[in-house]
Amino acid sequence: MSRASERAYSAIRAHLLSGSVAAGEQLTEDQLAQITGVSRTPVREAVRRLEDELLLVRSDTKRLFVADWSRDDIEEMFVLRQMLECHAAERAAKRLSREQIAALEALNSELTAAVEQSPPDVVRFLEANRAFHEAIIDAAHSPRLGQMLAKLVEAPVVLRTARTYSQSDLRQSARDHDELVAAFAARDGDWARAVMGSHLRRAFHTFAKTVGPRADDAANDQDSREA
Amino acid sequence: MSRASERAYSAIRAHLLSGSVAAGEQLTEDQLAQITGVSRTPVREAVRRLEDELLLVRSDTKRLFVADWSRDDIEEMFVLRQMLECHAAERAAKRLSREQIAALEALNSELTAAVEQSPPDVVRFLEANRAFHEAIIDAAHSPRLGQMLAKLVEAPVVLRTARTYSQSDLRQSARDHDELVAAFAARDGDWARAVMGSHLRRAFHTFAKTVGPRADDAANDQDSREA
DNA sequence: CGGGGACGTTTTGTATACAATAACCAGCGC
DNA sequence: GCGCTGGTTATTGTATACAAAACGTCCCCG
Repeated sequence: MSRASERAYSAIRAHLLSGSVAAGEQLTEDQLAQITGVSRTPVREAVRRLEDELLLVRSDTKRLFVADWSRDDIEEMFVLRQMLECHAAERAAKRLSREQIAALEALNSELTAAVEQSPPDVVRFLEANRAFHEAIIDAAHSPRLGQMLAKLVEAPVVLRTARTYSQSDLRQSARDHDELVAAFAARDGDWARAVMGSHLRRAFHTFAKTVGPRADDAANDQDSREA
Repeated sequence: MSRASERAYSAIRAHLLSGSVAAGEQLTEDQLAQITGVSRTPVREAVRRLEDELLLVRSDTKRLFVADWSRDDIEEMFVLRQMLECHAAERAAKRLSREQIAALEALNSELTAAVEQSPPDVVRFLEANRAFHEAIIDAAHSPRLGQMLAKLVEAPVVLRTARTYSQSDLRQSARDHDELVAAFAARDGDWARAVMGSHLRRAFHTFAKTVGPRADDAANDQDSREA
Protein backbone atom coordinates (compact mmCIF):
# COMPACT_ATOMS: atom_id res chain seq x y z
CA MET A 1 0.00 0.00 0.00
CA SER A 2 1.09 3.47 -0.72
CA ARG A 3 2.92 5.77 1.55
CA ALA A 4 0.25 8.01 3.05
CA SER A 5 -2.40 5.37 3.60
CA GLU A 6 0.23 3.06 5.05
CA ARG A 7 1.39 5.71 7.45
CA ALA A 8 -2.21 6.40 8.37
CA TYR A 9 -2.79 2.72 9.03
CA SER A 10 0.22 2.36 11.31
CA ALA A 11 -0.47 5.59 13.10
CA ILE A 12 -4.11 4.78 13.78
CA ARG A 13 -3.26 1.26 14.83
CA ALA A 14 -0.60 2.51 17.20
CA HIS A 15 -3.03 5.04 18.53
CA LEU A 16 -5.57 2.32 19.25
CA LEU A 17 -3.01 0.05 20.87
CA SER A 18 -1.59 2.83 22.98
CA GLY A 19 -4.68 2.65 25.13
CA SER A 20 -5.34 6.35 24.87
CA VAL A 21 -8.75 5.68 23.38
CA ALA A 22 -11.44 3.71 25.16
CA ALA A 23 -13.24 0.77 23.64
CA GLY A 24 -16.58 1.88 22.24
CA GLU A 25 -15.48 5.46 21.80
CA GLN A 26 -16.49 7.24 18.61
CA LEU A 27 -13.85 8.44 16.19
CA THR A 28 -14.24 10.68 13.19
CA GLU A 29 -12.31 10.59 9.97
CA ASP A 30 -11.29 14.21 10.49
CA GLN A 31 -9.82 13.45 13.88
CA LEU A 32 -7.83 10.59 12.44
CA ALA A 33 -6.70 12.73 9.54
CA GLN A 34 -5.34 15.28 11.99
CA ILE A 35 -3.64 12.64 14.11
CA THR A 36 -2.02 11.00 11.13
CA GLY A 37 -1.24 14.16 9.22
CA VAL A 38 -2.75 12.99 5.94
CA SER A 39 -6.04 13.82 4.28
CA ARG A 40 -9.25 11.91 4.77
CA THR A 41 -8.83 9.91 1.59
CA PRO A 42 -5.96 7.69 2.79
CA VAL A 43 -7.48 7.69 6.26
CA ARG A 44 -10.58 6.09 4.84
CA GLU A 45 -8.40 3.47 3.18
CA ALA A 46 -6.66 2.75 6.47
CA VAL A 47 -9.94 2.64 8.35
CA ARG A 48 -11.31 0.05 5.98
CA ARG A 49 -8.34 -2.17 6.74
CA LEU A 50 -8.79 -1.72 10.46
CA GLU A 51 -12.47 -2.54 10.15
CA ASP A 52 -11.52 -5.67 8.33
CA GLU A 53 -9.16 -6.53 11.18
CA LEU A 54 -12.00 -5.87 13.61
CA LEU A 55 -10.19 -3.14 15.47
CA LEU A 56 -12.75 -0.60 14.36
CA VAL A 57 -16.48 -1.01 13.92
CA ARG A 58 -19.07 0.98 12.06
CA SER A 59 -22.54 1.61 13.39
CA ASP A 60 -25.53 1.01 11.18
CA THR A 61 -25.34 4.64 10.18
CA LYS A 62 -21.66 4.54 9.25
CA ARG A 63 -20.29 6.15 12.33
CA LEU A 64 -16.96 4.83 13.45
CA PHE A 65 -16.18 3.31 16.84
CA VAL A 66 -13.32 1.60 18.57
CA ALA A 67 -14.13 -2.10 18.70
CA ASP A 68 -14.98 -3.58 22.03
CA TRP A 69 -15.01 -7.37 22.11
CA SER A 70 -17.11 -9.32 24.52
CA ARG A 71 -15.75 -12.45 26.13
CA ASP A 72 -17.86 -14.45 23.69
CA ASP A 73 -16.39 -12.57 20.75
CA ILE A 74 -12.94 -13.45 21.95
CA GLU A 75 -13.80 -17.09 22.47
CA GLU A 76 -15.24 -17.21 18.99
CA MET A 77 -11.99 -15.90 17.56
CA PHE A 78 -9.97 -18.43 19.49
CA VAL A 79 -12.21 -21.27 18.33
CA LEU A 80 -11.86 -20.23 14.72
CA ARG A 81 -8.16 -19.70 15.05
CA GLN A 82 -7.76 -23.12 16.57
CA MET A 83 -9.70 -24.75 13.77
CA LEU A 84 -7.70 -23.02 11.08
CA GLU A 85 -4.30 -23.23 12.68
CA CYS A 86 -4.67 -26.94 13.48
CA HIS A 87 -5.34 -27.43 9.82
CA ALA A 88 -2.27 -25.37 8.99
CA ALA A 89 -0.12 -27.45 11.33
CA GLU A 90 -1.32 -30.66 9.75
CA ARG A 91 -0.56 -29.41 6.26
CA ALA A 92 2.76 -27.99 7.36
CA ALA A 93 3.78 -31.39 8.71
CA LYS A 94 3.59 -32.75 5.18
CA ARG A 95 5.33 -29.84 3.55
CA LEU A 96 8.06 -28.44 5.76
CA SER A 97 11.58 -29.03 4.49
CA ARG A 98 14.38 -30.13 6.82
CA GLU A 99 15.78 -26.61 6.62
CA GLN A 100 12.44 -25.10 7.56
CA ILE A 101 12.12 -27.42 10.51
CA ALA A 102 15.61 -26.41 11.60
CA ALA A 103 14.54 -22.77 11.28
CA LEU A 104 11.56 -23.43 13.52
CA GLU A 105 13.86 -25.02 16.04
CA ALA A 106 16.06 -21.94 15.96
CA LEU A 107 13.07 -19.66 16.46
CA ASN A 108 12.02 -21.65 19.45
CA SER A 109 15.53 -21.45 20.94
CA GLU A 110 15.24 -17.72 20.65
CA LEU A 111 11.83 -17.87 22.30
CA THR A 112 13.11 -20.10 25.08
CA ALA A 113 16.01 -17.75 25.71
CA ALA A 114 13.57 -14.88 26.07
CA VAL A 115 11.53 -16.89 28.56
CA GLU A 116 14.49 -17.92 30.65
CA GLN A 117 15.81 -14.44 31.15
CA SER A 118 14.90 -12.94 34.47
CA PRO A 119 12.67 -11.27 34.21
CA PRO A 120 11.40 -12.89 31.01
CA ASP A 121 11.52 -10.58 28.00
CA VAL A 122 7.89 -10.61 26.94
CA VAL A 123 8.39 -8.46 23.86
CA ARG A 124 11.12 -10.76 22.60
CA PHE A 125 8.92 -13.74 23.40
CA LEU A 126 5.96 -12.35 21.50
CA GLU A 127 8.07 -11.59 18.46
CA ALA A 128 9.59 -15.08 18.36
CA ASN A 129 6.19 -16.61 18.98
CA ARG A 130 4.67 -14.63 16.14
CA ALA A 131 7.45 -15.66 13.78
CA PHE A 132 7.11 -19.31 14.79
CA HIS A 133 3.39 -19.45 14.10
CA GLU A 134 3.77 -17.47 10.93
CA ALA A 135 6.37 -19.89 9.59
CA ILE A 136 3.99 -22.78 10.12
CA ILE A 137 1.14 -20.98 8.41
CA ASP A 138 3.37 -20.10 5.48
CA ALA A 139 4.46 -23.69 5.16
CA ALA A 140 0.84 -24.77 4.91
CA HIS A 141 0.85 -23.17 1.47
CA SER A 142 -2.70 -22.01 1.60
CA PRO A 143 -2.82 -18.30 0.92
CA ARG A 144 -6.44 -17.77 1.90
CA LEU A 145 -5.95 -19.71 5.09
CA GLY A 146 -3.02 -17.45 5.88
CA GLN A 147 -5.07 -14.38 5.17
CA MET A 148 -7.88 -15.48 7.46
CA LEU A 149 -5.55 -16.41 10.25
CA ALA A 150 -3.74 -13.10 10.00
CA LYS A 151 -6.99 -11.35 10.82
CA LEU A 152 -7.81 -13.61 13.72
CA VAL A 153 -4.36 -13.43 15.26
CA GLU A 154 -4.26 -9.70 14.85
CA ALA A 155 -7.18 -8.93 17.06
CA PRO A 156 -6.44 -10.68 20.38
CA VAL A 157 -2.85 -9.55 20.23
CA VAL A 158 -4.09 -6.10 21.02
CA LEU A 159 -5.60 -7.02 24.32
CA ARG A 160 -2.63 -9.13 25.15
CA THR A 161 -0.42 -6.15 25.39
CA ALA A 162 -2.19 -5.26 28.58
CA ARG A 163 -1.90 -8.73 30.01
CA THR A 164 0.75 -10.02 32.37
CA TYR A 165 2.36 -13.32 31.50
CA SER A 166 3.52 -15.75 34.13
CA GLN A 167 6.82 -17.43 33.52
CA SER A 168 5.21 -20.85 33.78
CA ASP A 169 2.76 -19.96 31.00
CA LEU A 170 5.63 -18.90 28.82
CA ARG A 171 7.59 -22.06 29.59
CA GLN A 172 4.60 -24.19 28.65
CA SER A 173 4.39 -22.39 25.33
CA ALA A 174 8.03 -23.13 24.66
CA ARG A 175 7.47 -26.81 25.46
CA ASP A 176 4.46 -26.92 23.12
CA HIS A 177 6.60 -25.52 20.36
CA ASP A 178 9.25 -28.14 21.01
CA GLU A 179 6.65 -30.83 20.67
CA LEU A 180 5.36 -29.28 17.48
CA VAL A 181 8.84 -29.39 16.02
CA ALA A 182 9.07 -33.04 17.03
CA ALA A 183 5.76 -33.76 15.30
CA PHE A 184 6.98 -31.99 12.18
CA ALA A 185 10.26 -33.92 12.22
CA ALA A 186 8.24 -37.13 12.44
CA ARG A 187 6.04 -35.85 9.61
CA ASP A 188 3.07 -36.70 11.76
CA GLY A 189 0.21 -34.42 10.80
CA ASP A 190 -2.15 -35.85 13.40
CA TRP A 191 0.34 -35.25 16.15
CA ALA A 192 1.01 -31.71 14.97
CA ARG A 193 -2.70 -30.97 14.81
CA ALA A 194 -3.26 -32.30 18.31
CA VAL A 195 -0.41 -30.33 19.83
CA MET A 196 -1.48 -27.14 18.10
CA GLY A 197 -5.01 -27.70 19.35
CA SER A 198 -4.08 -28.00 22.99
CA HIS A 199 -1.54 -25.19 22.66
CA LEU A 200 -4.16 -22.74 21.43
CA ARG A 201 -6.98 -23.93 23.63
CA ARG A 202 -4.80 -23.55 26.70
CA ALA A 203 -3.84 -20.09 25.49
CA PHE A 204 -7.51 -19.23 25.37
CA HIS A 205 -8.11 -20.32 28.95
CA THR A 206 -5.06 -18.46 30.18
CA PHE A 207 -6.31 -15.44 28.35
CA ALA A 208 -9.87 -15.82 29.56
CA LYS A 209 -8.82 -15.86 33.19
CA THR A 210 -7.58 -12.31 32.85
CA VAL A 211 -10.72 -11.13 31.10
CA GLY A 212 -13.27 -12.43 33.53
CA PRO A 213 -15.98 -15.04 33.73
CA ARG A 214 -18.20 -16.08 30.87
CA ALA A 215 -21.28 -14.01 30.23
CA ASP A 216 -23.93 -16.68 30.25
CA ASP A 217 -26.59 -14.99 28.21
CA ALA A 218 -26.03 -11.25 28.07
CA ALA A 219 -27.14 -9.91 24.71
CA ASN A 220 -24.50 -7.39 23.98
CA ASP A 221 -24.97 -4.86 21.22
CA GLN A 222 -21.68 -3.58 19.96
CA ASP A 223 -22.94 -0.98 17.58
CA SER A 224 -25.33 1.00 19.64
CA ARG A 225 -22.73 2.12 22.11
CA GLU A 226 -22.38 5.82 22.85
CA ALA A 227 -19.23 7.87 23.02
CA MET B 1 -22.75 1.10 2.05
CA SER B 2 -23.73 4.24 0.39
CA ARG B 3 -25.53 4.61 -2.85
CA ALA B 4 -22.84 5.28 -5.43
CA SER B 5 -20.28 2.83 -4.13
CA GLU B 6 -22.98 0.21 -3.78
CA ARG B 7 -24.09 0.73 -7.33
CA ALA B 8 -20.48 0.55 -8.46
CA TYR B 9 -20.03 -2.70 -6.59
CA SER B 10 -23.06 -4.35 -8.15
CA ALA B 11 -22.29 -3.04 -11.59
CA ILE B 12 -18.69 -4.20 -11.54
CA ARG B 13 -19.66 -7.55 -10.11
CA ALA B 14 -22.31 -8.02 -12.77
CA HIS B 15 -19.79 -7.01 -15.37
CA LEU B 16 -17.35 -9.64 -14.14
CA LEU B 17 -20.00 -12.35 -13.97
CA SER B 18 -21.35 -11.52 -17.39
CA GLY B 19 -18.27 -13.12 -18.86
CA SER B 20 -17.52 -10.15 -21.05
CA VAL B 21 -14.10 -9.79 -19.44
CA ALA B 22 -11.50 -12.53 -19.51
CA ALA B 23 -9.78 -13.87 -16.43
CA GLY B 24 -6.39 -12.22 -16.04
CA GLU B 25 -7.38 -9.15 -17.99
CA GLN B 26 -6.30 -5.79 -16.69
CA LEU B 27 -8.87 -3.23 -15.60
CA THR B 28 -8.38 0.39 -14.74
CA GLU B 29 -10.27 2.47 -12.26
CA ASP B 30 -11.18 4.92 -14.99
CA GLN B 31 -12.70 2.19 -17.13
CA LEU B 32 -14.77 0.99 -14.20
CA ALA B 33 -15.82 4.53 -13.37
CA GLN B 34 -17.11 4.94 -16.90
CA ILE B 35 -18.91 1.61 -16.86
CA THR B 36 -20.55 2.31 -13.53
CA GLY B 37 -21.22 5.97 -14.12
CA VAL B 38 -19.72 7.15 -10.84
CA SER B 39 -16.39 8.75 -10.07
CA ARG B 40 -13.24 6.88 -9.17
CA THR B 41 -13.71 7.40 -5.45
CA PRO B 42 -16.65 5.02 -4.98
CA VAL B 43 -15.15 2.73 -7.60
CA ARG B 44 -12.08 2.34 -5.44
CA GLU B 45 -14.32 1.46 -2.53
CA ALA B 46 -16.11 -1.16 -4.60
CA VAL B 47 -12.86 -2.53 -5.93
CA ARG B 48 -11.55 -3.03 -2.44
CA ARG B 49 -14.59 -5.14 -1.64
CA LEU B 50 -14.17 -7.19 -4.77
CA GLU B 51 -10.51 -7.71 -3.97
CA ASP B 52 -11.54 -8.92 -0.58
CA GLU B 53 -13.94 -11.34 -2.22
CA LEU B 54 -11.12 -12.48 -4.48
CA LEU B 55 -12.87 -11.54 -7.69
CA LEU B 56 -10.22 -8.95 -8.43
CA VAL B 57 -6.51 -9.09 -7.79
CA ARG B 58 -3.83 -6.45 -7.62
CA SER B 59 -0.35 -6.94 -9.01
CA ASP B 60 2.66 -6.04 -6.89
CA THR B 61 2.57 -2.60 -8.46
CA LYS B 62 -1.10 -2.01 -7.70
CA ARG B 63 -2.45 -2.71 -11.11
CA LEU B 64 -5.83 -4.32 -11.16
CA PHE B 65 -6.69 -7.65 -12.80
CA VAL B 66 -9.62 -9.97 -13.07
CA ALA B 67 -8.92 -12.92 -10.79
CA ASP B 68 -8.12 -16.20 -12.40
CA TRP B 69 -8.19 -19.16 -10.05
CA SER B 70 -6.17 -22.25 -10.64
CA ARG B 71 -7.62 -25.65 -9.90
CA ASP B 72 -5.52 -25.67 -6.70
CA ASP B 73 -6.93 -22.31 -5.67
CA ILE B 74 -10.41 -23.67 -6.07
CA GLU B 75 -9.66 -26.81 -4.14
CA GLU B 76 -8.18 -24.70 -1.36
CA MET B 77 -11.38 -22.70 -1.15
CA PHE B 78 -13.50 -25.83 -1.02
CA VAL B 79 -11.33 -27.32 1.70
CA LEU B 80 -11.61 -24.20 3.81
CA ARG B 81 -15.29 -23.89 3.16
CA GLN B 82 -15.82 -27.49 4.19
CA MET B 83 -13.89 -26.99 7.41
CA LEU B 84 -15.81 -23.88 8.34
CA GLU B 85 -19.23 -24.96 7.21
CA CYS B 86 -18.99 -28.33 8.98
CA HIS B 87 -18.28 -26.37 12.11
CA ALA B 88 -21.28 -24.17 11.39
CA ALA B 89 -23.51 -27.21 10.91
CA GLU B 90 -22.40 -28.68 14.19
CA ARG B 91 -23.09 -25.46 16.06
CA ALA B 92 -26.37 -24.99 14.27
CA ALA B 93 -27.51 -28.44 15.41
CA LYS B 94 -27.33 -27.21 18.99
CA ARG B 95 -28.94 -23.86 18.34
CA LEU B 96 -31.66 -24.15 15.73
CA SER B 97 -35.18 -23.66 17.05
CA ARG B 98 -38.03 -25.93 15.95
CA GLU B 99 -39.32 -23.06 13.82
CA GLN B 100 -35.96 -22.59 12.15
CA ILE B 101 -35.74 -26.29 11.38
CA ALA B 102 -39.20 -26.10 9.86
CA ALA B 103 -38.04 -23.15 7.78
CA LEU B 104 -35.09 -25.19 6.51
CA GLU B 105 -37.47 -27.95 5.58
CA ALA B 106 -39.57 -25.47 3.64
CA LEU B 107 -36.52 -24.14 1.83
CA ASN B 108 -35.57 -27.61 0.83
CA SER B 109 -39.07 -28.33 -0.47
CA GLU B 110 -38.68 -25.30 -2.66
CA LEU B 111 -35.28 -26.56 -3.78
CA THR B 112 -36.68 -30.02 -4.50
CA ALA B 113 -39.50 -28.54 -6.53
CA ALA B 114 -36.97 -26.65 -8.62
CA VAL B 115 -35.03 -29.85 -9.21
CA GLU B 116 -38.05 -31.90 -10.19
CA GLN B 117 -39.25 -29.50 -12.82
CA SER B 118 -38.36 -30.53 -16.32
CA PRO B 119 -36.08 -29.14 -17.17
CA PRO B 120 -34.82 -28.36 -13.66
CA ASP B 121 -34.83 -24.67 -12.84
CA VAL B 122 -31.19 -24.09 -11.97
CA VAL B 123 -31.60 -20.46 -10.99
CA ARG B 124 -34.40 -21.33 -8.59
CA PHE B 125 -32.29 -24.22 -7.25
CA LEU B 126 -29.26 -21.99 -6.67
CA GLU B 127 -31.31 -19.40 -4.84
CA ALA B 128 -32.94 -21.96 -2.54
CA ASN B 129 -29.59 -23.62 -1.99
CA ARG B 130 -27.97 -20.33 -1.07
CA ALA B 131 -30.76 -19.53 1.37
CA PHE B 132 -30.54 -22.98 2.94
CA HIS B 133 -26.82 -22.75 3.61
CA GLU B 134 -27.10 -19.18 4.76
CA ALA B 135 -29.76 -20.09 7.29
CA ILE B 136 -27.48 -22.72 8.78
CA ILE B 137 -24.56 -20.33 8.96
CA ASP B 138 -26.71 -17.70 10.63
CA ALA B 139 -27.93 -20.22 13.16
CA ALA B 140 -24.33 -21.01 14.11
CA HIS B 141 -24.25 -17.56 15.72
CA SER B 142 -20.67 -16.87 14.90
CA PRO B 143 -20.43 -13.59 13.05
CA ARG B 144 -16.81 -13.93 12.00
CA LEU B 145 -17.40 -17.44 10.79
CA GLY B 146 -20.25 -16.12 8.70
CA GLN B 147 -18.08 -13.38 7.29
CA MET B 148 -15.35 -15.79 6.27
CA LEU B 149 -17.75 -18.21 4.69
CA ALA B 150 -19.44 -15.46 2.75
CA LYS B 151 -16.15 -14.75 1.03
CA LEU B 152 -15.45 -18.38 0.24
CA VAL B 153 -18.90 -19.10 -1.08
CA GLU B 154 -18.88 -15.98 -3.15
CA ALA B 155 -15.94 -16.90 -5.30
CA PRO B 156 -16.79 -20.34 -6.72
CA VAL B 157 -20.32 -19.21 -7.41
CA VAL B 158 -18.93 -17.16 -10.24
CA LEU B 159 -17.51 -20.09 -12.12
CA ARG B 160 -20.58 -22.10 -11.38
CA THR B 161 -22.66 -19.88 -13.55
CA ALA B 162 -20.87 -21.37 -16.51
CA ARG B 163 -21.33 -24.92 -15.35
CA THR B 164 -24.07 -27.30 -16.39
CA TYR B 165 -25.78 -29.23 -13.67
CA SER B 166 -27.02 -32.74 -14.12
CA GLN B 167 -30.37 -33.57 -12.61
CA SER B 168 -28.86 -36.41 -10.61
CA ASP B 169 -26.36 -34.00 -9.00
CA LEU B 170 -29.20 -31.72 -8.06
CA ARG B 171 -31.24 -34.58 -6.64
CA GLN B 172 -28.33 -35.70 -4.51
CA SER B 173 -28.02 -32.19 -3.13
CA ALA B 174 -31.67 -32.22 -2.18
CA ARG B 175 -31.23 -35.57 -0.41
CA ASP B 176 -28.20 -34.24 1.48
CA HIS B 177 -30.27 -31.33 2.67
CA ASP B 178 -33.00 -33.68 3.83
CA GLU B 179 -30.48 -35.61 5.84
CA LEU B 180 -29.11 -32.38 7.31
CA VAL B 181 -32.57 -31.44 8.46
CA ALA B 182 -32.93 -34.88 10.04
CA ALA B 183 -29.63 -34.40 11.85
CA PHE B 184 -30.76 -31.02 13.10
CA ALA B 185 -34.08 -32.41 14.26
CA ALA B 186 -32.17 -35.06 16.18
CA ARG B 187 -29.89 -32.35 17.57
CA ASP B 188 -26.97 -34.46 16.49
CA GLY B 189 -24.04 -32.18 15.79
CA ASP B 190 -21.74 -35.03 14.74
CA TRP B 191 -24.26 -36.25 12.21
CA ALA B 192 -24.82 -32.76 10.84
CA ARG B 193 -21.08 -32.21 10.52
CA ALA B 194 -20.61 -35.48 8.69
CA VAL B 195 -23.42 -34.87 6.23
CA MET B 196 -22.22 -31.36 5.52
CA GLY B 197 -18.72 -32.69 4.97
CA SER B 198 -19.70 -35.21 2.36
CA HIS B 199 -22.15 -32.78 0.78
CA LEU B 200 -19.44 -30.20 0.18
CA ARG B 201 -16.69 -32.61 -0.73
CA ARG B 202 -18.86 -34.21 -3.35
CA ALA B 203 -19.71 -30.75 -4.63
CA PHE B 204 -16.02 -30.13 -5.05
CA HIS B 205 -15.49 -33.27 -7.10
CA THR B 206 -18.50 -32.54 -9.26
CA PHE B 207 -17.15 -29.08 -9.76
CA ALA B 208 -13.59 -30.25 -10.42
CA LYS B 209 -14.66 -32.57 -13.21
CA THR B 210 -15.80 -29.56 -15.20
CA VAL B 211 -12.59 -27.63 -14.59
CA GLY B 212 -10.08 -30.24 -15.59
CA PRO B 213 -7.45 -32.42 -14.01
CA ARG B 214 -5.23 -31.48 -11.11
CA ALA B 215 -2.05 -29.61 -11.88
CA ASP B 216 0.49 -31.73 -10.09
CA ASP B 217 3.22 -29.20 -9.49
CA ALA B 218 2.84 -26.25 -11.80
CA ALA B 219 4.04 -23.10 -10.06
CA ASN B 220 1.45 -20.68 -11.18
CA ASP B 221 1.96 -16.96 -10.67
CA GLN B 222 -1.34 -15.15 -10.58
CA ASP B 223 -0.04 -11.62 -10.45
CA SER B 224 2.38 -11.48 -13.31
CA ARG B 225 -0.21 -12.26 -15.92
CA GLU B 226 -0.50 -9.93 -18.87
CA ALA B 227 -3.61 -8.44 -20.36
C1' DC C 1 -44.89 17.65 30.84
C1' DG C 2 -44.05 14.85 26.68
C1' DG C 3 -43.71 14.12 21.61
C1' DG C 4 -42.73 15.58 17.04
C1' DG C 5 -40.79 18.17 13.64
C1' DA C 6 -37.84 21.84 11.54
C1' DC C 7 -33.20 23.56 11.52
C1' DG C 8 -28.28 24.02 12.35
C1' DT C 9 -24.20 21.24 13.07
C1' DT C 10 -21.41 17.30 12.56
C1' DT C 11 -19.96 13.47 9.95
C1' DT C 12 -19.65 10.65 6.09
C1' DG C 13 -19.87 10.18 0.86
C1' DT C 14 -18.59 11.80 -3.89
C1' DA C 15 -16.41 14.40 -7.56
C1' DT C 16 -12.52 16.45 -9.37
C1' DA C 17 -7.92 18.25 -9.91
C1' DC C 18 -3.39 17.38 -9.19
C1' DA C 19 0.83 14.54 -7.67
C1' DA C 20 3.52 10.44 -7.76
C1' DT C 21 4.67 6.28 -9.67
C1' DA C 22 4.86 2.56 -12.97
C1' DA C 23 4.74 0.95 -17.77
C1' DC C 24 5.93 1.91 -22.40
C1' DC C 25 8.69 3.20 -26.25
C1' DA C 26 12.16 5.02 -28.91
C1' DG C 27 16.76 6.16 -29.75
C1' DC C 28 21.51 5.52 -28.71
C1' DG C 29 25.90 3.33 -27.56
C1' DC C 30 28.15 -0.76 -27.67
C1' DG D 1 21.26 -7.13 -32.34
C1' DC D 2 21.04 -6.11 -27.23
C1' DG D 3 20.50 -3.60 -23.47
C1' DC D 4 20.32 0.64 -21.34
C1' DT D 5 18.59 5.40 -20.63
C1' DG D 6 15.68 9.26 -21.41
C1' DG D 7 11.39 11.04 -21.92
C1' DT D 8 6.26 10.16 -22.61
C1' DT D 9 1.97 8.21 -21.45
C1' DA D 10 -1.02 5.53 -18.56
C1' DT D 11 -2.50 4.46 -13.95
C1' DT D 12 -2.87 4.80 -9.27
C1' DG D 13 -2.60 7.81 -4.94
C1' DT D 14 -3.79 12.13 -2.39
C1' DA D 15 -5.87 16.53 -1.30
C1' DT D 16 -9.68 19.39 -1.29
C1' DA D 17 -14.21 21.22 -2.07
C1' DC D 18 -18.72 20.22 -2.11
C1' DA D 19 -23.06 17.13 -1.50
C1' DA D 20 -25.81 14.08 1.27
C1' DA D 21 -27.03 12.13 5.34
C1' DA D 22 -27.40 11.64 10.31
C1' DC D 23 -27.46 13.66 14.82
C1' DG D 24 -28.79 16.81 18.35
C1' DT D 25 -31.56 20.54 19.90
C1' DC D 26 -34.85 23.71 20.50
C1' DC D 27 -39.28 25.18 19.86
C1' DC D 28 -43.99 24.45 19.24
C1' DC D 29 -48.06 22.00 20.00
C1' DG D 30 -50.94 18.79 22.35
